[in-house]
Amino acid sequence: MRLTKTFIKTLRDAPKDETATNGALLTRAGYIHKELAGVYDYLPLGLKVIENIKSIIREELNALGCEEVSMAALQNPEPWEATGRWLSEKIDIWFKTEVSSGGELGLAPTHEEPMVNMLKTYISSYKDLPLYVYQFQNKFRNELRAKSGILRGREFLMKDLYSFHTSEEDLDRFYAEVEKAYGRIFARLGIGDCTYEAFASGGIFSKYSHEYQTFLPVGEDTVYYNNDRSVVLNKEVYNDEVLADLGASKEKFEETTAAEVGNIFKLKFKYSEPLGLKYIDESNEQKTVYMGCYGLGVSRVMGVIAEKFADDKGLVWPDTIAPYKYYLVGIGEKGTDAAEKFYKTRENEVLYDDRDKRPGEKFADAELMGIPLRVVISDKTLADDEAEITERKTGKSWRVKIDELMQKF
RNA sequence: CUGGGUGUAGCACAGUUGGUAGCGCGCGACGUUUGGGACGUCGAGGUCGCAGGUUCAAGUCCUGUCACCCAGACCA
Repeated sequence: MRLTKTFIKTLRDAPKDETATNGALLTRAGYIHKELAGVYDYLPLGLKVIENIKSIIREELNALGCEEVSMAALQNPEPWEATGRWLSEKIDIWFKTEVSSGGELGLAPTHEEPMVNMLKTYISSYKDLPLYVYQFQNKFRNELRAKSGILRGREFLMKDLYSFHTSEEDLDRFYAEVEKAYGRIFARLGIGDCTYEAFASGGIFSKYSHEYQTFLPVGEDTVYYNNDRSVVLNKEVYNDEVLADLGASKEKFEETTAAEVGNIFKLKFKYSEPLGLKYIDESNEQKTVYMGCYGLGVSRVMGVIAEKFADDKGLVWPDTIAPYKYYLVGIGEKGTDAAEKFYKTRENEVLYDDRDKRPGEKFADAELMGIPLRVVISDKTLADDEAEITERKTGKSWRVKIDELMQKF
């Protein structure tokens, strides 16, 4: 993409209402635009990052045999009434609205009810199971206090996967597969070494659940971890009973803050029972479907990564999710000609700064935007038939032959 | 929701004892510049969050309201 062809613009100063690092830098670099507290627009670069994160998740889930759908955000109260989750006294984060023809609608804060309700149409036999269905979708939660940039929004993008089984053993089997897939996903996203599976309470779902916690100073959760971090616990289950289960003692644990990027539950019959999701088994008996659900906060992950790797110059994206691989700058007449040529060989990978600006400003923006490799072609480097490459992460620079750049990179 | 704070140009800010709004960045034109956020000249851009009130006169004083930020509580 050419910078002269996009409407985005970088800012020297962050808006005063963006105090969190992720919100301030993503705004300054032109990745996001704020609508309201906790409600953001994703601009071209930000959307690319989101799509790259989705692609990684999609690849790993599809490899498990999961099917992708996209469900409505507007919700019919009926299935929610069946599980007792429509009442505002029970779920106080609903955005509800009246319909002009009468009655009410809600904006989905999650999707267990509609998913189960929908699949009643399609699941009737043991032959239809197991089944794994997921989507990427905006969730709406009327948080009392949205904060920390895109880390805690009222509208946010989440991947939610639901699994359906004929037995608890099969649910356990698939749950373990998702755990492994999540490990691969976070590794590919570049936060594998600071994201841990943590024990957490099951909330209203079940006794226990697992959370994926990325250690981060601005994280909202408090977690406890042991020496080799093989055991991580959310504060809410950091008690003697749970520690006894794990054969551990409090003295060996340390405290830190973390951001919850994923949460997985074994729901069993929690929703299939009240909503009547049943199947017929081999002996023609009606049975209730076992369920699991597996969330992953896509927009929150983007914020966590922005926050985690940022330095005093700006964002630093891992290669796997960066919006572009190269930030291209041509200096001087010949350098600009060569840059144009390079750009045309790989427009999809290059963010070409073809603005009529001085080099210093372009370098500053390259760093602010966090593009992994900056390619500079100038009359100076061309004197040796070379281009200069600078890695954002380390600041290291090296030269490559122009011919090599055009072909290999 | 409780406590504290902030709303003035796209962004960041100033605005005195009330007298009809200004600086920097950004933006447009021209010229000089061109490897680390250049410089000069000219220029465009504002119902001072919103609604009432006091006053001859309100960005400024009073009342109400909305939004946003921070801390806490909350977070299926």
